[in-house]
Amino acid sequence: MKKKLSLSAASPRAKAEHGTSLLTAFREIRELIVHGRLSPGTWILEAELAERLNMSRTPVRGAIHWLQREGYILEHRNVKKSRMIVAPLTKEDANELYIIIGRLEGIAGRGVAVLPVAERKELCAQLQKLNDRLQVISKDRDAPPGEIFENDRSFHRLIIKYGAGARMTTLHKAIEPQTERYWRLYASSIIKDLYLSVAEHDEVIRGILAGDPDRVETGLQVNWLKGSERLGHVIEIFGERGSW
Amino acid sequence: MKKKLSLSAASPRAKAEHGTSLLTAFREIRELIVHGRLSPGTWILEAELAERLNMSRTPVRGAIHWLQREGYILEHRNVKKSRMIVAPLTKEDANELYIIIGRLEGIAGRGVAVLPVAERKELCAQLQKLNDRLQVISKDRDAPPGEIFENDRSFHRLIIKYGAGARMTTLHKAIEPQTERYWRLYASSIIKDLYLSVAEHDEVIRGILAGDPDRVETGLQVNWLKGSERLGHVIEIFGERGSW
DNA sequence: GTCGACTATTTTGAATACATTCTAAAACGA
DNA sequence: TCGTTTTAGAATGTATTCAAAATAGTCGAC
Repeated sequence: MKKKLSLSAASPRAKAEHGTSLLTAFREIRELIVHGRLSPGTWILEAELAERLNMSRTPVRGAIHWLQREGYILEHRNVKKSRMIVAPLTKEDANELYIIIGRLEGIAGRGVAVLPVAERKELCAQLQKLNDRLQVISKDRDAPPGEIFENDRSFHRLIIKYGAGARMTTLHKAIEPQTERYWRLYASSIIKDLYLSVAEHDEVIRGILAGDPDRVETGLQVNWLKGSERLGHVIEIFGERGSW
Repeated sequence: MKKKLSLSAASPRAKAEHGTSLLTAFREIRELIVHGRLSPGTWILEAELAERLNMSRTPVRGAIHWLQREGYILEHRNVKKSRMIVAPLTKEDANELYIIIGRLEGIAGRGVAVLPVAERKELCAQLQKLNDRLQVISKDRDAPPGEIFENDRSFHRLIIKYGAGARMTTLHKAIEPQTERYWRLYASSIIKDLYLSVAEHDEVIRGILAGDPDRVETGLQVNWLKGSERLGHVIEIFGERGSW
């Protein structure tokens, strides 16, 4: 018999503000998955999560479907019944994910390359600043992983912000965050090769300053492709999570 | 005052089979949007749709969120209240959409280019058959638009099937169907230029037979890019729908 | 002892009921 | 007549209840 796990601190349903539960549920569950508290491959139980988050199953349900559409949760093959599991982290998936993002950002890269010079310079100043910081951190053994990650992420988000349309932006916002799962698992190993990524970023910046769409697109694609290769290496060594 | 439109034939809730309502709702609402019965720009009312589909608001809600994530429905941002509207059809959006799909299929194209020769030949035989049929139809004034569309779609889906991984396949399945909205609106005008697309498909097939990833990727990108340009032309002439 | 069927428990899916907020309309006052 | 305030209604978000289906466990028969 399955005793109901007392996951929550049993606060008597705070009821945030109204109209925020779905978003809250999405964020919290995503957080659980990203941080590995819900391990890759685990089954998802609506009721359990609902209790944990102090809300009813309704918003939890919505959040789960949402997370499914974004790739954090998979449907374990059963024709009529949907058994949800936390998406495993595999080398193949990481590879696909990174390459897809590379292609998408490449499009945005073309966009920024054809912006007016003034905007390009403004953008590059910001990019350079981020990358310089990354350069510094890459030499620091004790640099906080969180800052590295956020820094790298900001770099790519800036390009989206300046070069992508509405549809691209939405898509990127849905897909790119999924890299965080891999990053967190293998962060320490990734950081060692950070200087490589810094160099690739530099190439992108130079491409933007030159106003060369092909160069920028290729630069971004390469950055993600190489990242995928570096990550694949690490995964091969440390093993996959949640795939059996 | 808004009288409640009597949309349904008032059949007393058939209750399909169980566990099919959400999917049904998704498909039906998508159908309504694609066929223009829900015009671009119109407001979405949960209750109205629920009544029309003879189900409760719960699955309709889920379907609406789903459709939102896939780009058929947009959130007319008001701080606290989410007003859903059918996504407008604009030249910019079409352009972005087509270019994104081109890049995504390009990745799958690389995949098929490196398959074993036997599989490549098998695939190309199927592709060629579809494209030959398209060639024939393109000369027929009275060819049914539906067949043309399905034919073209099958061509691209085959490439995904053979060359894409799980994540790519899911993503493609979510994004590619959105082209149908544009296709349906401007079908007659698009068909005139069908022979151009046929030629581009041929180039892709030749690239696959040659086993040249770059050629296949470029070929697919070009096909979608040119398609976007042709479509943009038509939209410019006939005007956009739902954007004001 | 093993296999199969039946029952009970678990879990998801859908409907209905309830609360909150936003909008709009009407009424009253200046 | 115009503007402001209040109130009523409509629509969305959340909870709870109800129904159906699948899986697992147990009991019985061969």
